[in-house]
Amino acid sequence: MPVPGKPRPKTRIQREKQDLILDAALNVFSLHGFRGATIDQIADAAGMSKPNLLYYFASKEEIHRRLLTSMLDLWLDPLRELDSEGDPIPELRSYIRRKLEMARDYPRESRLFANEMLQGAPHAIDVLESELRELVDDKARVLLDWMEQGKIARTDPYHLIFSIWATTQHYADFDVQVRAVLGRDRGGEGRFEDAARYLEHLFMDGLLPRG
Amino acid sequence: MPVPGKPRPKTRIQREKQDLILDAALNVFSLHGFRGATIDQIADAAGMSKPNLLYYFASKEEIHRRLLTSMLDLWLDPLRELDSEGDPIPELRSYIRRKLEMARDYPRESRLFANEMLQGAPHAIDVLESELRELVDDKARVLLDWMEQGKIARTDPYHLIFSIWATTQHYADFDVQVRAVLGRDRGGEGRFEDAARYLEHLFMDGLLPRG
DNA sequence: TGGATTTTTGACCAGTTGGAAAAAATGTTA
DNA sequence: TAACATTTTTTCCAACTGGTCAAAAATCCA
Repeated sequence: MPVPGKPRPKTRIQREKQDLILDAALNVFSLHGFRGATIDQIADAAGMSKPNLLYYFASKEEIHRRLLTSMLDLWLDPLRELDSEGDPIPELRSYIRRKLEMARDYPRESRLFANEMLQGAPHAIDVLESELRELVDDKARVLLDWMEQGKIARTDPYHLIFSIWATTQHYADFDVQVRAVLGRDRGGEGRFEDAARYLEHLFMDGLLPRG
Repeated sequence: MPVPGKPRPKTRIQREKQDLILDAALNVFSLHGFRGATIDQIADAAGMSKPNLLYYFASKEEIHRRLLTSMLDLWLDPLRELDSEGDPIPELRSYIRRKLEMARDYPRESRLFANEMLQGAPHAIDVLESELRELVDDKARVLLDWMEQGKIARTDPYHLIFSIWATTQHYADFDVQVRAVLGRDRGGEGRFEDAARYLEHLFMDGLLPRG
């Protein structure tokens, strides 16, 4: 009999099925948003019946909550790694690269987040106003330091961070548009390398003609 | 009796109510996406009953279609105005400014579009692959010309356009996040002016320290 | 004013939705 | 293998969904 305080350890099957469900749910939520997704769709995608799915998760909300929190963690890792002790330009450069790699390797997570933002972040507003805000405040201070030391150009550190988020996540969230515009020839996997090269140039040199 | 080929001219009430419905639908669709929005919600927001709403529009799809097409038109206007005959730097500068103003003045339209993109553009893929692609191809050629003339830095014109879209629309689509991070003091209306100043700097000067 | 037209409403419908209950099947272990 | 716990399926439900229809109400116009 499970004790309230100390939950019984999960069986192999429980772990496997929960992961299966979370993966399927990520597909569905990232495509349709919370309201647009249905438990039936998720259960189908996970290859099980709806009641069976509900044996592992109490509700649609719970699945979504689990996905959102673990995703937020993953999503903020690159910014956490921005090292105030490191060399400013290489630090920024690799932050941008890591964010772009996230967009390439975890597009579903990016879309899940984007969906949540579009809806006004009903399930994530608390995290945004506490953890995220504190993290960004912290890193903005680092950037300001670097600016004052003349290591990077003086500008608004918050909007700098926003612009890195925007330009990198664009390749996950607006993937259809990017592919449609680039067409079959230029829209292949190479588009991420092109994007990396371009963003490097944008953030490092700007667009004014050199010399 | 209305003739199939020549539809009877719309009455004042029809025009007014249709506009009212479209405005309400824009609120709901931009917040919940197509699947997540319900006719009841839209009817409520428009202050009328569901059957009454359906008297003016045949289906949920039709409302969405109307919104999407008129929005796409509005959305691409700034890019259309990019003038190959104009002065390159001021042209780019004012393109960025216009796009940012769109994000500020039409955030619902931006979110409607973002929702459609996140879902893989099921209703807009045709437009993306034809009209949008041709427009971007055209303007990319203009940018390339400017680059070859040494008027702007040599870089990937497509990704340049993407980065302008991404950075400006970010302030509409991720508005909650921007506000949460900036906090009550810096998150007011002034954030758009700060963003404008920052983006100007980013695109014109880049982030390398100026000798 | 009054008849024609347009607009609005209320009742309704079939399919879908999130979820509950309980029985049946399948492990697991002493 | 018997007792037990875990997992899966079947059946069911009330609320919600997009949409229809006929009748009532409001409006328009000669």
